[in-house]
Amino acid sequence: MARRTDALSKERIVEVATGILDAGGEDALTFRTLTTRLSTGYGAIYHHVANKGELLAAATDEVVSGVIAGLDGGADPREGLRALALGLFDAIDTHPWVGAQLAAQPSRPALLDVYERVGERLHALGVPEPSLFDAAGALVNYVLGVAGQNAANARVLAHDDADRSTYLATVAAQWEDLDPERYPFVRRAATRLADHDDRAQFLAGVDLILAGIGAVHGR
Amino acid sequence: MARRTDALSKERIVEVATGILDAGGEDALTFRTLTTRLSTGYGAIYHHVANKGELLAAATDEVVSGVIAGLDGGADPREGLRALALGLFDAIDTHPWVGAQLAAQPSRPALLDVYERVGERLHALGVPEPSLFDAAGALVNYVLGVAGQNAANARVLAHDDADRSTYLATVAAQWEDLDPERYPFVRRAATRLADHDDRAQFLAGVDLILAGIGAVHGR
DNA sequence: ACCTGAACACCGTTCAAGT
DNA sequence: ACCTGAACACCGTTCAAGT
Repeated sequence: MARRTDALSKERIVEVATGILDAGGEDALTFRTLTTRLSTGYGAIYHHVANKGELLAAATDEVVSGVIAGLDGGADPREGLRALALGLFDAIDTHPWVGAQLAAQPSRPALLDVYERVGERLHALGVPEPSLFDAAGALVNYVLGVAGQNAANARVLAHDDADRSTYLATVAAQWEDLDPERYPFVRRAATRLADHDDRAQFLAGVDLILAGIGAVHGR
Repeated sequence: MARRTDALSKERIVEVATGILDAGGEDALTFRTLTTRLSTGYGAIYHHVANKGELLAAATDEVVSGVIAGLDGGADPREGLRALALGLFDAIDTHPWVGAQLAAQPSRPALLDVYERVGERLHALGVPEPSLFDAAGALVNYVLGVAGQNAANARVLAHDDADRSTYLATVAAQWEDLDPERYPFVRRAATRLADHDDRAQFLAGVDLILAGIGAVHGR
């Protein structure tokens, strides 16, 4: 215990960066805070990491890899897809910056594993080859869309440091003030906002896409 | 014709900002380029616009409003939804920064109109009230996910200034080099990448979600 | 009321110099 | 090979001063 400070490594840098991102959001991660926390100079970090983008990508890959690793490979394909989607949702919920990163960057390694799992399970579900890529794309892009919105919500919440319920109440109030002629649907949606469960709605969307895949291809 | 330079206004600032964004991407828009192009000082811009975020949001709203305004209100609801989705896709294709903005920011006014149109048409399609919000969310989030990825692709393409086909060939080559044991699906996808149509795949995803909505709710 | 532009605080990144 | 930290180029934003 209490051994000497670890030598600097990419893993250590990514680990500390993840901590900063989790605690303070994307704006908190600067090379200045990073050098302070690691008690080194800029050059030491640039020796292990090409630039800030690569650092963010590596941290994102790390989180997504954790989600993939935690999956039950033998599950029923439909359940497996739901578990993968929910795993990503929950990871993004606890690390909102991952959502922003995934929505904004193809981020090769992380998303490749996601596509692979999705493709594998859709194949097991009996989706024929040509449609497989469209179906996988639909599912993954839906997840990425939600990821981006979740990250945006977290950003607003962190910035205004209001809690979730007062934030939802504010948005609901704004929506209810809209022109009833022009925004009837949005105004009706506002009344549902208070008892609204992001996670449940996310899963409902996944199920809708799965239902579409089932409807188009046998079952 | 050739009348005096327009007085500075928010509309004029947004117009010039849009031009800069279209020509050089998100990085090209700085307050320095903006003051030069408008031949004013920083304060003049800040007098009309609170900060850079508001400027980007206003420019995004402008583009999305254009898409909404171009829609045929009387179309068959299913066709109307496809037209709205395609309209957003095409707008993001020509203004990739709009995709990044929509994926990263709730951007109230712009997305409110989108949600309203989607809700209205799903209602016309016979989707019952409680599921309406889930279905609208699924559709919009899918569009936003694709928007973010499109913006990311455009960023890579602009930065490496390779053309689209060599870029796709590079990605395909990378995917084909992956471990066949671990990434069988991605490797098969690589062979499809060359003759791959982003727009057609996007529309296939929309149709899949619409099929899911139809399967879950009567027709 | 509206505009000007020097100045400020703060980024990411580089690089000569050290060990 | 790996690390240090002053320095550079470049942001967004402010604000005293002008008209």
